[in-house]
Amino acid sequence: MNATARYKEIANILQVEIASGAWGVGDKLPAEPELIKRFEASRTTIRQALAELRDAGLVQMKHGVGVFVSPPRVVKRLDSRERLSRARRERNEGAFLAEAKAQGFAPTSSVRVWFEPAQDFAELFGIEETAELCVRDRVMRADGKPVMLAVSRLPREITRGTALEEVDTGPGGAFARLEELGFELTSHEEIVGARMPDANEKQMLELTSGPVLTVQRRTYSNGRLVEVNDMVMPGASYELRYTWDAD
Amino acid sequence: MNATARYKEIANILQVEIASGAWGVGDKLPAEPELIKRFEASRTTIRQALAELRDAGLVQMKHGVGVFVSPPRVVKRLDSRERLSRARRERNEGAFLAEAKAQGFAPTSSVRVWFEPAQDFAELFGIEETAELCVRDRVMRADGKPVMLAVSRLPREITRGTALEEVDTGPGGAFARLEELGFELTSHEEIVGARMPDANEKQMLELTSGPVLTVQRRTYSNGRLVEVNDMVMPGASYELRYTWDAD
DNA sequence: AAGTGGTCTAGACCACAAT
DNA sequence: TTGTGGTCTAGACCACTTT
Repeated sequence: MNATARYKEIANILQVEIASGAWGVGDKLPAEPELIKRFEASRTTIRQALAELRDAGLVQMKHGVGVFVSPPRVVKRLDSRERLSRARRERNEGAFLAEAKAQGFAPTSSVRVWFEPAQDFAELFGIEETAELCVRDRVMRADGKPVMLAVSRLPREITRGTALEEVDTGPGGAFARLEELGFELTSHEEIVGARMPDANEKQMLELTSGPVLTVQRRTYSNGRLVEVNDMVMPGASYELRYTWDAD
Repeated sequence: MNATARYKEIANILQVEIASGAWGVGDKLPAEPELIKRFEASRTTIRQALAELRDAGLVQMKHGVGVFVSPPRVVKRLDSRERLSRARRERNEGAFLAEAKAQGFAPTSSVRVWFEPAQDFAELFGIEETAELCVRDRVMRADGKPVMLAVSRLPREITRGTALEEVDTGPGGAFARLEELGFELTSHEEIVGARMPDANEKQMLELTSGPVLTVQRRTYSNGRLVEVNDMVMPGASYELRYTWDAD
């Protein structure tokens, strides 16, 4: 690699100009032919520079339309401990709806529910591979924009014939129903990772660049695993917050 | 975009072949000229396909050498609660060294220490912007390979004249020293995010692709913030684990 | 010196969205 | 229809690593 590859140089110039407000959020950058003239570079090089900006999350490229300045990282900070508290549930608020309300956007979520053999999750739940799970596949949206994918799995042994198998789990959400069924929720575990989204996630989350944060939450009732929830959210717009007392 | 862009098609074929073991971990893929012949595509297209594999974390491209199959995601699962426990410290183990030992790799870490005005951290610490911070900039390595960057900041009011301003903080690490100084550590807060690495992080972590996980840990002693530690690690090789009891 | 990947050019055609 | 970005070609030269 050169000390300063031309495309990186161009990317850097554009980055500085964006940062200094030469184009505002949502503005269209000059089209490629203009950039080619301005920087006296080939289209390939210009596009390589734009790809850098895209990968850095600074711009969004829309086929047939143009390249647009992305909004600055607006972070939703999720506090897992607080958001799963019983107090919340007793106010009849599911975690997502409550947060949405607090942050002043209109939350919607679509849910699909189905049943399938435990397979890869059998060991985790300590059940047979052929035992059925209730799968709740949700897309959370804020003001119509998708902000999180969540796939929740519970042993059907627990959910059979309950509201947990309905699209609408009712006031307080799924956790409230679990407690009504006698499953006192005693502990949570969250496993956090980061990776690039796959094609489906890109489409569902309307992502054009950048990584996703993944969280697998495991919820236990007196030592028994009752729910595994796999969540995927855009890395650019989420921070996760965890707090604990020192022992 | 075509239903199947040629470069994606090629990337997919290679991906399947890698997955099925056509080349083992660490093996060199055929050089670009060979791939050009095999797929009857231009070099640009081949390289676009290889870039896809690189971005997916499947291969690593080494300038002047070749393209190599990356090891499968080997995840270090960090449990923040456990790793910061007092029990650990009383065994004279800093968090990183202890983990390294447990996982059977040779840990090394280089440290630079300096002092600077609090500036952006003033509000967080509740001190003057001109008040000095002790900054400990560390690179953690496992078997010589960098695995984490960590920049720790403490008010110099606390660290002045102590081992915390030395390169080697001694047995049990910085937290042990803080407690000896009378700062009983009472709570921790970690804020987790994901983003693409900047140029410096890419170089320091020897990253060729993929996102980084960022963690800002804030450590409190009876309500007083005593340390802010900004950590950056490759997303592909880390998972963070948090557990807590339901309230 | 030979072989590898890194960057760049000039040009072409295609797919998408707005007019 | 026009202008946009998406993909692709054929070739060139450069930089890095190994022989």
